[in-house]
Amino acid sequence: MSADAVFAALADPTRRGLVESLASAPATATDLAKGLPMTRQAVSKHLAMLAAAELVSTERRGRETRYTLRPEPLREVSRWVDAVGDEWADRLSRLERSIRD
Amino acid sequence: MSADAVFAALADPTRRGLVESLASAPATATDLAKGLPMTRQAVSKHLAMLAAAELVSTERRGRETRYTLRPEPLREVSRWVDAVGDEWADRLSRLERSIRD
DNA sequence: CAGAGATGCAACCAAAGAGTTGCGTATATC
DNA sequence: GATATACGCAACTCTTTGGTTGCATCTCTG
Repeated sequence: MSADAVFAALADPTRRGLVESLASAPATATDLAKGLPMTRQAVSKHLAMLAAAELVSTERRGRETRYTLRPEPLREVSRWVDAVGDEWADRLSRLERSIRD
Repeated sequence: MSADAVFAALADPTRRGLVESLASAPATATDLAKGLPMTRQAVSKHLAMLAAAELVSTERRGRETRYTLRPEPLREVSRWVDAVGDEWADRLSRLERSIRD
C-alpha cells in the first residue's frame, strides 16, 4: 500500500532482479540465492522487504517458503508516474499556447 | 540513466512531493522549502538527489537556481514496471491454458 | 530415529540517508 | 559601499540498509 515501501523496494538492483525472476515463476529464497553472489539470508532479507511492500506474497509449503509476485503495487507505481507525467505534459501545452497567442 | 537512482529518488515522500510541485511549475530550493517542515539545506539535498537521478535539471539565473522537471527517467521507470507486469500476465495466461487443456 | 535440507531469528558491522548548524560567497538593491 | 538575499559546502548526528556469521527449529527421507 505504501508508495514509500514500493519505490524503496525497487530501488535496489538485487531486488529488481528478484522481481524479474519471480515474474516468470514463483520460487524459494534458496532457489533465488543460487547464482547470486550473496548468502541466502541476504536474499531472504530482500524478499522480506519486497513482502513488506506487498510486491510478493509468501506461501509456506512443508519445509519451504514459496514467494509469488503480486503485481498490484506495480500498477500503483505506474499510476503515480503517469499522473505526474501527464501534469507535466499539460503544463507544457499550456505554456506553448500562451507563447503562440 | 540509473534505475537505482531514479527509484531511490522517488522512494522518499518529500522528494515525490517536490516532483509533484515541479510538475506544475519550475521553482527554486527556497521557494520549495517554504511550507515544508525542514530547512532549505535539507530541500537542497533532496533536489541534488533528484538531479543525480536526472529527474530535474538546474538553471542558474543570477543569484537563484531554478529547478525544472525532466520527465524522461519517469518514462523509463514506467517501461520497466510495464515490462514486468506484462511478463507476469503472460505467465498467468500460459498457466491458465495449461490448466484448461 | 537420525541426518540432511530449508527456514527464521539475532547480533554485529560498514556505509548511506535524512536532517541539522555554521560559515563562506556571490548577486541584487538601497 | 553596505546590507540583505540566495546559494553551496562541510561537519556532525541518528537511523536505516545491505551484508555477514552463528544458531535454533521444523520437516522430509533413508
